Amino acid sequence: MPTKTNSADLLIQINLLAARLSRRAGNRLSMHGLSLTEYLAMHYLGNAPQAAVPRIVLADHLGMSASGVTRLLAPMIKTGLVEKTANPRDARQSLVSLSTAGQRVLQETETSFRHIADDLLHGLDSGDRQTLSRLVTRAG
Amino acid sequence: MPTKTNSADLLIQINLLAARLSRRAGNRLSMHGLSLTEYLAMHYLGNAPQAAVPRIVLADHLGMSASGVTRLLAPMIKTGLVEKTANPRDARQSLVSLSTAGQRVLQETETSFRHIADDLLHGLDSGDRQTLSRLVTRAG
DNA sequence: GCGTAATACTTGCGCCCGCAATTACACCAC
DNA sequence: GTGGTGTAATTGCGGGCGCAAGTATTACGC
Repeated sequence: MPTKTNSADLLIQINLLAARLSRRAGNRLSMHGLSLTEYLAMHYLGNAPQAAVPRIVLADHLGMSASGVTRLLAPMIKTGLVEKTANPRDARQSLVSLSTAGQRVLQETETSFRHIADDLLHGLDSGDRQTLSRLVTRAG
Repeated sequence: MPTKTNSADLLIQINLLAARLSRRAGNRLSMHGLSLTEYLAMHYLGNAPQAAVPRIVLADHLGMSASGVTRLLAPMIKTGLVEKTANPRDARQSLVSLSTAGQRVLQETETSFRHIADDLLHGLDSGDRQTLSRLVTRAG
């Protein structure tokens, strides 16, 4: 008879796992001069369906607040990884996209990130990842 | 044919889920005057096998650094939720435990946290939680 | 025993980022 | 068009927490 897992314990477990994973991933990514969040932003921008993305959409996909995105992108724009363009249809929005320099950095970092993820999650086989992904999506 | 989930995508999904869950849980717990991490620390201390726990053990179970635990506990000791006692066997350690006031606050907050967790994870049934818990443990 | 390495914790420093308030703009009703 | 409501982004403020370095203590090799 398996011991039943309640929501509270599960929430704690998820939180703990993510804390450990993100810390380790961030440490390793820092070799590339990027924080984990910076990488995730670039990863999203590089694979987004539309070339230029409103900041708030990015915030939603990163699980961050709008102000967090503002602060995250400011130095990336300053260093030229990300470009902002106005939306002629809506002057409130400032769309953001990867610069060509950003695309290059992304490509360099992406393979490294895959290795990091493989390493951090090496305890899971393909079926595990599949199942876990489905449940994580369902939980959100 | 299911699309295969690679480690990188899964890592991103886990990170995103945890960011959302912990933010929401923290917001709701603030009604009790506790941050999520403070609650988790008290929850661990309240259910720990031994009454008094070295700080570093607590840090490990919270996914935090030792310095993070020092800063987390300082105000909790000041307000009397947590007590520290010396370890006569090892003068480097300072063991921490819940005070009776801390136990009372924990009991008050624990039912609230269970409701929050049930609400945040209502998309998962008992079997989902079981499976997810197993995979999360395996991933760690 | 004694020097060296390892461990538990603290502190200085600084980054990350959320919330609340503010600004600027868009949309809707009329 | 005008006034009210909703939305995108920014900024002031402050908390949370990691890393590196420092301190105190313990454990180990010999």
